[in-house]
Amino acid sequence: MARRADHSQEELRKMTLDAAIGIVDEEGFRKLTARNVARAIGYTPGTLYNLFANLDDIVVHLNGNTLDRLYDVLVRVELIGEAETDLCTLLDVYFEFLEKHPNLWNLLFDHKLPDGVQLPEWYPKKVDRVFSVVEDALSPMFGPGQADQRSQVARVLWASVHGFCALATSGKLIIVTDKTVVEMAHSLISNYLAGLQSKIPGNPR
Amino acid sequence: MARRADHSQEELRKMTLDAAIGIVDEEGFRKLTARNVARAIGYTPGTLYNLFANLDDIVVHLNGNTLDRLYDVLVRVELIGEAETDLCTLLDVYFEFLEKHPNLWNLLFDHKLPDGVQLPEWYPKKVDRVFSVVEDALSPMFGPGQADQRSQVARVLWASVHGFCALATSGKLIIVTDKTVVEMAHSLISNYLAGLQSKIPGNPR
DNA sequence: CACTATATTGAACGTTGTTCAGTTTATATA
DNA sequence: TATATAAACTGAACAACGTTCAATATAGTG
Repeated sequence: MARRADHSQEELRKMTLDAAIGIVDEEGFRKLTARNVARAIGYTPGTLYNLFANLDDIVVHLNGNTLDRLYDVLVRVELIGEAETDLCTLLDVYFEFLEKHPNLWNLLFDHKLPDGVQLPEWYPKKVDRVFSVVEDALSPMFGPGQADQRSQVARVLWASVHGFCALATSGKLIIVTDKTVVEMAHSLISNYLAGLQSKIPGNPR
Repeated sequence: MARRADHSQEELRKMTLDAAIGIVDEEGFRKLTARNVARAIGYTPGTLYNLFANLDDIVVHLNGNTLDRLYDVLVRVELIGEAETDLCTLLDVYFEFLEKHPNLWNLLFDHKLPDGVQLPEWYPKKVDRVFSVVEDALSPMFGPGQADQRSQVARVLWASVHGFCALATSGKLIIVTDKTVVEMAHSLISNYLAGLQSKIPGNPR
């Protein structure tokens, strides 16, 4: 019954993760079951529990991978040094990913660990890395001693865009105009930044 | 075995909904199971399926109730006719509800119907009613012929605030300053509106 | 060649949503 | 009042879920 060293522990982990990503990406989160993943890699459910703590653990790693991919596409954007333009470009790339992999994107925010279970320490770091790209794009608007403000604005702005994306993609935001979702998000960024600029420069509150 | 006319069909539906609301509110969505709800009203799971199509249907009605409650607290706010102030007041009330009933608020956005299943026609109407309060607060900024723009701004703004709340309450937004979530959301509203005003008044794009 | 360690299985457990034949009871009819 | 009809409700069952773990087959070691 038992096989041995068909694949190393590390190989199996990668196979499992790839299979899980494929299932979610193509068939949605509801199809991500232990038996489905196991079948996809040619093993039985029990084996998964030698590799990961449980299904939640698999999802956390899956989401980590999505964060990496998001970082990869965002960091490739060439910034021209003008905040509004650069943020809109980042948004476009972000949206492109979202529309190409809606299931992966949704899982990033839909998944919640059971009460008391903590995210691994590497997870927030991956989130920070994504935010850092936004912060870079915001740099022209802030002086060297304003790292905290810049960081705060990056988060407020990106969280806002997130809400926008979340409601729009789940169909919970009725659009009343003929503007596309991207156009409306652009206007959000534009207006928010204009508001920031119109106040005492370098002191966003 | 069978009882009859202990309660009317309509009474039973209300009892079921109340029980479901109580369970979600106090114990979280994960505890909302058919057997749990049935036990709470003193019936068996099978009875629930005489009253509702399935558990998803119960959740949709539960969320409809939450939308009603949100509308109730928002519509009670006395508007002074100054957009920024009024929107911030609405936000405060919204946040108050969110903090008092985090589980109900989360379910409003976490729950997604299976592929192909549509929301009932009364659901978007309840959403619209909530949005209408925000639109009312925005009225001072718009002329009579700008209903569409006003509606659009209300949605952009509220969706942004939503993203903010969503990430903040799920702990996915690392706060780097000592500002509270509410303060940061206030600043979001303030800056967005300032940006709107700074452009050609009455022509938000 | 025997022994040990470990990778893997497969069956099992408890729980889930959902269905439905069967049973009980209220009401209508005669 | 007796009987028939219709409806309410049950309870057992089904398939699928996450998860566990004793049993087992194999790879490596002495």
